[in-house]
Amino acid sequence: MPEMPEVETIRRQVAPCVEGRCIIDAWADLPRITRPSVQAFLDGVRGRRIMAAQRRGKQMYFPLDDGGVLRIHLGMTGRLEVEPGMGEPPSRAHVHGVLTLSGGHRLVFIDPRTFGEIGVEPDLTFLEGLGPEPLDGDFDEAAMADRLRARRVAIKTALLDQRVVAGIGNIYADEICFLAGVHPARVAAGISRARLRRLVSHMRPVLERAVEARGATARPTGRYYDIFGQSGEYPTLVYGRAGQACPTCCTTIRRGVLGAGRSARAYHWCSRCQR
DNA sequence: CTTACATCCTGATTGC
DNA sequence: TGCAATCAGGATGTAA
Repeated sequence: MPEMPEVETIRRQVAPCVEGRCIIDAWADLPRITRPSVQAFLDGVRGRRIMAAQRRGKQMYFPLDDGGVLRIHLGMTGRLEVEPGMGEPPSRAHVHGVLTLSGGHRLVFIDPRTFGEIGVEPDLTFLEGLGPEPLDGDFDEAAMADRLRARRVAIKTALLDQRVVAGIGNIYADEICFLAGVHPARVAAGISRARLRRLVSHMRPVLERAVEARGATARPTGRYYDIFGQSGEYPTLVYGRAGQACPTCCTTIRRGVLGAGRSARAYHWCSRCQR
């Protein structure tokens, strides 16, 4: 699923195709994922110029020339494609948004599971409430350790909370816990400051390397592809590797579950390296 | 305020 | 092999 490195990869790929372009026409079909409504979205983007392609956490957004902001969240299975063509009706399955751009291309939003969102925002207030960005130059590791220590939930649950830290999802949460030697189900507040500092120190390197690898396409759910249809090449150490040998100690990697019922979330860990 | 959990959805996977 | 049941999970809404 698209997490920060995957979203950043797509942002970089899409940027040169959309920056400076005018949105000649727009199309969307699914009210549930179109913000604030299909009609308001179409009215908000038609005729506007895209000034830039930006990202915050897993949110991709495009400031427009009238102060509005085109916002796209890929959810679990969302993808973007840029293709030549104007005007033809979107015939492929799972297309839920099309922006026809000046220059003869169009931006296509595809989302089979429809957990993503496409919309227009009046300003950038939708970004309020997101936690710090690990790749920011002023990312404060000590402060992040304290934020985590304030949570009485599993450390992995805290890492997935976008209000605590922005951009981390299931894959990189498992990877960061593994590199830090921390069991993903341990209560964050019960972990020593030193160990949390160590965990936080892995955030930036993991995410940086993942961006360099153009993201990760990993099982069990990994169905991520960039705008060219290519997989990410980030080599996960534990995520999706249950039953395989731990790269450090050869113990069999296991799979566990956080939470109950339908809100359960899987985690992958080495029972020897992570306590 | 914090935590817990169901909900949205459909392709992939598992189970019989 | 084939079909049906189950799984997967980002963000949010509601409840305790």
